[in-house]
Amino acid sequence: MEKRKISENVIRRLPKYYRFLSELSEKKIDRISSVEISEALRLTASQVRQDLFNFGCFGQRGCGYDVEFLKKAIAEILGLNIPHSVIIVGAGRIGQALADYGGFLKEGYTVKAVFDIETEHIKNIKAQIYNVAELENYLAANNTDIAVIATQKDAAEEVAKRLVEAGIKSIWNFAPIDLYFGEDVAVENINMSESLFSLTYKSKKVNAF
Amino acid sequence: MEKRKISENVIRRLPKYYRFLSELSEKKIDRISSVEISEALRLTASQVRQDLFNFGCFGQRGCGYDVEFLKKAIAEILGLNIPHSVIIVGAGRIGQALADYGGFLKEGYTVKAVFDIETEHIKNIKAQIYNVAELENYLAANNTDIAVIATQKDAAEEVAKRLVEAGIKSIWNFAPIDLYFGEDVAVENINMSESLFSLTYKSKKVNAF
DNA sequence: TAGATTGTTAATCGATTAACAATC
DNA sequence: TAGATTGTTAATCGATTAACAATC
Repeated sequence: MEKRKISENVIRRLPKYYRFLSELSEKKIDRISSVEISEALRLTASQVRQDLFNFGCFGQRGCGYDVEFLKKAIAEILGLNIPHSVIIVGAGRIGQALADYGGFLKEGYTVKAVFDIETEHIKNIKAQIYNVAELENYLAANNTDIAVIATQKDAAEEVAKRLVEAGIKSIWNFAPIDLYFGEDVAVENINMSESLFSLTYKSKKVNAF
Repeated sequence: MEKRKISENVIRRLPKYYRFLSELSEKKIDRISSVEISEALRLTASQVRQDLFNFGCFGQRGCGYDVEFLKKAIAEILGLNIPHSVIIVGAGRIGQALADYGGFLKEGYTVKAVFDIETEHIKNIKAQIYNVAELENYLAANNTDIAVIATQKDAAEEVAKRLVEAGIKSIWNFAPIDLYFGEDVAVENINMSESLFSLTYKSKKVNAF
């Protein structure tokens, strides 16, 4: 696809560009320079241009980038131009919050199903609700792009294995464990504990005046 | 405190060491080598030793690291050895999930208060519940180490400003905006959209076999 | 044409990796 | 003593930054 190897840092910045361009788009701003982008996102202009140049040429020399064009280009790079079907395993508060959140729907993600070991307590959710025992049956019958793990810590690893076994290639994991299934399965771990601990470390520095 | 400048990457790895050491501790394993740590966390042994060496000497040449000793040392580096009082602004599902989660309590974080614009709907929460109008009064009267922002996107920025104005030095932000208040306020942004977009990008690669 | 800003290469910097002396 | 593994310096690699020709 692209010539260069795209680093993790670049992959983390792409969504930031996308978010910023969406904001500009809402404000009806139609052109932006790498300097302006860099100032808004606290990067350098070189970095912005390098990042974009990894994927092609999206600007016009002398007059910057067209907001709508660049936004669309980055959406395509990220894969937001095509719809994504999502299932969620674990219907605790996190799972329910994700099932409900309209922000993802807007970008083409649809939560098709929610699984839990006990389905009685779940309410106010638009997606269909299944017992987790149905997971393999469901996945065999329904094309699924992304599986979210929002279970308790203890259940997460087994659920992950079942998902991968059933052919899932993208896992969004909210359980406090590091999932890894090699190069063939994309995993994003949102580890809240780790984030909180990092914050605690940083705040020590800040408070040590 | 420490001589060297600690990079963001190191700060992100420290909690991983801590988590792994906690697991070892539970399993009653009492010694570990940098090679074993590196294999478990998919790092290199050099990296592990370099990371730890940033903060001091915690091992014994020839026989690795004492698990309990190193765990305690990293806890101190992170700041987990002292208790932390936490407030949460926004009592939606995310805010409630955080208020409830026992995993943080175990590490010394106590959620003292939860704020929302409307407090009627909140139930099953141990912490005290306040109207967000009380935020400044509460903060003036109660020492607070960490403030969590779990509001809607629209409210997040204003809440953040009020928190900083009221003297908060650590913000854990779950709203989909990048908060930044300079060097004097520690901020950790958990941006779920960005994580989901990164996942989508990565899964494109994986699926393009 | 003159001014602005990208695309793109080269230089710099910092993080990772390698290596090995110190020492348990 | 011999084997193992850290602490620590040096080498390498990759990411960021700087620079500037291309061009709008």
